[in-house]
Amino acid sequence: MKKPTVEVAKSLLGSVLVHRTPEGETAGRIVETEAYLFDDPACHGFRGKTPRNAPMFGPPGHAYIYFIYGMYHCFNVVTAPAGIGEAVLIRALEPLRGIDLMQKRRPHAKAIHQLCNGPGKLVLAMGITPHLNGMSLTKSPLTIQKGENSRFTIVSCGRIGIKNGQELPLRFYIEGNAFVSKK
DNA sequence: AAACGGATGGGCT
DNA sequence: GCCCATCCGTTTG
Repeated sequence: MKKPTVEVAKSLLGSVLVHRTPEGETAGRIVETEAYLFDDPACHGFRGKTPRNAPMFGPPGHAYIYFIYGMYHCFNVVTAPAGIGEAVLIRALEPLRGIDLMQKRRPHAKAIHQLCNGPGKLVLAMGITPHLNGMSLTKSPLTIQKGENSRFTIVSCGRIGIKNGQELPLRFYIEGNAFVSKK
């Protein structure tokens, strides 16, 4: 049995995240992801299901959004079959549409490439809020669409900002892309 | 260029 | 009480 979550993390690169809100539409190309696996000490689901991580144990293709460091949220795509707590964290986007709106939501960003180059940043720029937690990514205002065919090389390395499982090569990004959070 | 610390609050041992 | 899948401004070398 393979690890489909790792495959999903890679295949999400190049796809487009779209959010339609009353304020307008924003969209960005996914350029950086991280996989979190059920047998992985860094994964929120590692110690079993709790009220907070419950969406991770739900059906794939849904959102898992969690609150972190007292002020930010991170957005994940649930990947594994229901009952297995795995997900892919979206870490960076290349802004495509609604850049004006993104700039309005992120007044601190001084340049386009600072808008979505981090998990907390893209959540703010895209207007993603916790009410989307647990919702389907095909039936909610937040969706993921196929990107245009483009060739790129995927780099894999250790994940960012975690203590346990740092050495596991579960972070993936598009080689040479200027919108990645960190080299 | 890198290192550091403050902001800020929910979750869980 | 301590830990956090972060961000940003400031300090340091």
